[in-house]
Amino acid sequence: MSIRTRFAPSPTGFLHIGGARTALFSWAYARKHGGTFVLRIEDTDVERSTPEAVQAILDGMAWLGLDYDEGPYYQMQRIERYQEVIADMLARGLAYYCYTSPAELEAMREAQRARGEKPRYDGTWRTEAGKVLPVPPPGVKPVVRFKNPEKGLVTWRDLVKGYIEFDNEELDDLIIARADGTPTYNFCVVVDDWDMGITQVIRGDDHVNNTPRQINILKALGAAVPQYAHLSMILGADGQKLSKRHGAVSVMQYDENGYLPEALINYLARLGWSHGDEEIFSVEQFCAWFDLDHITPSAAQFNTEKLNWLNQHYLKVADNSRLAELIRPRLAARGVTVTAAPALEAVIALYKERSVTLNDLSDAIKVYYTDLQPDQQLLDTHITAEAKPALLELAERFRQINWDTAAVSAAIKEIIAKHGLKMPKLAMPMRVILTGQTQTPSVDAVVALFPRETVLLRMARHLK
RNA sequence: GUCCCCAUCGUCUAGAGGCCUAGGACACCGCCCUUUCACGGCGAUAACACGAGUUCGAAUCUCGUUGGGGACGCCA
Repeated sequence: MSIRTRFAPSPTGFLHIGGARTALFSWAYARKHGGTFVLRIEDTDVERSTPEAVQAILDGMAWLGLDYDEGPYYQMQRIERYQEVIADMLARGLAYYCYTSPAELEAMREAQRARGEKPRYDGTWRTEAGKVLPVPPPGVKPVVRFKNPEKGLVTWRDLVKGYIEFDNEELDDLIIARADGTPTYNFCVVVDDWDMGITQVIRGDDHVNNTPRQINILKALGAAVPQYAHLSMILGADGQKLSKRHGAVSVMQYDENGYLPEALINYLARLGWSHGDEEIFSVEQFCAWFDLDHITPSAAQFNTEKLNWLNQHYLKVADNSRLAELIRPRLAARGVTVTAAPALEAVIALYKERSVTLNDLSDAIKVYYTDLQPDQQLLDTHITAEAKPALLELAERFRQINWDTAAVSAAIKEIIAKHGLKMPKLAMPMRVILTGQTQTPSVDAVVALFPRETVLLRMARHLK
């Protein structure tokens, strides 16, 4: 049987790190086995679902390069199918109407909690052979509940966590259709996974408790039970759970912050999964290696330092023209217009291996395309009395030479030799004059990258 | 409260009874390279939560303790 996995987010917010990793693992598993990856939008919570959130999830997946083979399916477009199954279950006695009101349920739970019991439905309206049901209260719209087995164990071999078992006595009769007739989550998931022929359900840890309920419904329906792989959660850098008001951000925020998608993918792949000592690998390599046997069952903390390290690596090996296209809008956002000279690719080539993010890189190179006013204190510190005559002479030399790194380098060496100076005595003031910074690449390369006129202009301005 | 899950360096992890005086990576620290910073190279510090048991032998198996997390919705 061919492999079919799915990613089934509810569109109530952006795609965050946890969701992205779940999607990545499901996607990679399908890719590895030449299977099918299905995208399904679980939008039955009409109150909280929004089209903007759907778009945000699609955008996030597209940025990461996670393409799907089927879908997106929308649960709200499958309501008829769910209702058909519910009618069938009602007819076959697998489900029943329940008239207990939300208020009564609340009171029931309260009382049970007070007694130290696990809150659960008491089965008042559960149909049983020979049992006489109460008279339905007039005017009350009933919900539909699934008749969960009362005895026995529900077990499965989780592909990540191993053997898990639940006693049916711990489970109650869950609501599968609300009073207004709309189906609920646990039921839709079951029908969808069944109809869509999902073979491996790869999802978050928080669904472990839903699994026995879903297996029971699947079995009642006579459907095949898929395999389950429950991924543990990703914690914030402080070890705390990620939430809206604590550390959870959209994957698109990483784009905005200057991270490359392949860096995030590599980082996420390595968070909770491993292949021996391998740390840096392409997404293709990941798909070839990926398996569910090497997923860690314990929760992992997100670590920005390691993401940074990976991003710097991918920046270093990235193609310069590709980086140029990514940098252009970032410079524009900084109010900088890229001119023909120097070529953006050339500037990027010189600076990329010293940057952690695209944003760092943009900040570092904008001095090539915009004028600047170096910090006066820096100028005073580095343009020393002994350096100044040498700098003036260097400017003269610059007028005469070929404008390339080798010639610039030779000119600088000639001048420092003549004035008996050490390299930094001249290199540092040049750095400050041209870039306003004391930390730059090799000074000859930095100088030669600027148009000669710009160099002479900036030197003249501070050497009067 | 009840049920379920989890537990190796600060962090991500390797490890599926002897290969482990526990390996790799990030971070941190030191040294080298050097025209500053970075890159790169080399090196150091650093962990099997605790207690029983099984076994000739346990990070690996079992039980318990502790700690952490999750679930208990007409949310998903």
